[in-house]
Amino acid sequence: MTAAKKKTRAGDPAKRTAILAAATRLFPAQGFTDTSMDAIAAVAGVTKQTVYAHFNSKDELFEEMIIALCDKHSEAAKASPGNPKPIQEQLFDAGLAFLNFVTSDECIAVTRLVISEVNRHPALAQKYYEDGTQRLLNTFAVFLKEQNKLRTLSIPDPESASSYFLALLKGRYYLRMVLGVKPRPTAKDKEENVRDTVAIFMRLYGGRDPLHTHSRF
Amino acid sequence: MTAAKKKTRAGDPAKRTAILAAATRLFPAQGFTDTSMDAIAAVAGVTKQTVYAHFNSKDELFEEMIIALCDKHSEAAKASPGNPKPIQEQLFDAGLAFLNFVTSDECIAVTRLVISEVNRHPALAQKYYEDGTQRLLNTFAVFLKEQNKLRTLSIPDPESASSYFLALLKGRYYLRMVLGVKPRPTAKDKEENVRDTVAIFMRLYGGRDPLHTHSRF
DNA sequence: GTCTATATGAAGATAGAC
DNA sequence: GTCTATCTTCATATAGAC
Repeated sequence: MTAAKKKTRAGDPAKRTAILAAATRLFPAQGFTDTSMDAIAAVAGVTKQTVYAHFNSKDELFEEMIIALCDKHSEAAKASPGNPKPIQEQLFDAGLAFLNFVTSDECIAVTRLVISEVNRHPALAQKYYEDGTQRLLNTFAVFLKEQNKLRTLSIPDPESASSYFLALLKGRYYLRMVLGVKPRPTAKDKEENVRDTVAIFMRLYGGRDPLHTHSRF
Repeated sequence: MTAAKKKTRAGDPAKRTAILAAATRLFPAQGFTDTSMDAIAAVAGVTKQTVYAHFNSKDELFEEMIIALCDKHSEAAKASPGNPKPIQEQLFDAGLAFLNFVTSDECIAVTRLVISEVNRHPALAQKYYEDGTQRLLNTFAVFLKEQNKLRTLSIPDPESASSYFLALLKGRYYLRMVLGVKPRPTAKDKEENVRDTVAIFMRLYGGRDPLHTHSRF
């Protein structure tokens, strides 16, 4: 029986997982409308009716897939642990990790997808921003506040500074990559971008002007 | 007669204009797939077959519409004339104009649209970037070089500085607005963003450090 | 070149057997 | 719950009259 009619009550969790995995692979690669339920069923190794047994509609499947990705992206915004490195290196490491993440093929594809469906699924786009960008901004702002207390940085407004740091990191290549503009930036390009960003950040918030190499202590 | 088969040889330019106008209104508002040729024909006040007489396919109509918008956006990237204002105010004016442009409803909608169709129309996305963002970056870099010569600013790498200026302007609200995240920033929010950006820019390239007011020369 | 009417095909969703 | 087979809808594109 399992009398639920609207709710998704499926017997085989493995097939549900397979369907979600197929959707996660196909939707970002081909877009919402160009991904048919038949294709998802085929990739998942089930029939279309099984897909509809687990998800009431294409929209519902799409939303669950995006939400799962949001959770994954939230994980990426984890705070960096206590770190003995110099602050410049900490900023460089965090910046490079962030830039590599947001410009990864998967992240670019999902961003395109969510933007494509912002009219049809506005709440999803909002959640994607909050679980991705917003959460990362907050996490980095917390890090900056700690540096303020440690006196390694001197930042009047950590929230704004966090926003500016990430803006400088994304500004050069992010939109380019979302639009698929060629040539794609190389790993070296990205590292240089991070270096420049850290240098700017230190000039703004380092408390001294490191360009003149006089000691800060 | 009019032996052209592939080429678009239409007799009534007014209808062609009406069709393009309808496409310009409907595509950005509803997206590519959700905009039917019937709807375009209806809004344009012609029949569907007339649309096909002017444009060989939906894709072709879409591309011509985007290209027309690219031309329009290129116009927006015009150089600012010789200006007697203080450099801070010139930067503020230019920054606010730029931010208001890229966050306008029309620009946001078109950006979403182009990103949505980057898989289907990669060349269009490339052209959109080059005619929009890239051209604006170049124009602003030229302005910065002039300021270098005038000694109003001291910028080692104007191309990079141009990129950073626009990145700081877009960083805070652009992705939010593309994703339709609420609440939308107010005019006051944007002005404050521009002020902060100009302040940062002056600290980086103003030639003096206004925070500590000691001369570097 | 423009219209009325229609063909074609794809894809979301469903009915019924096991 | 899962499969095979089908229904229905709708949008692109075309055929033929004026």
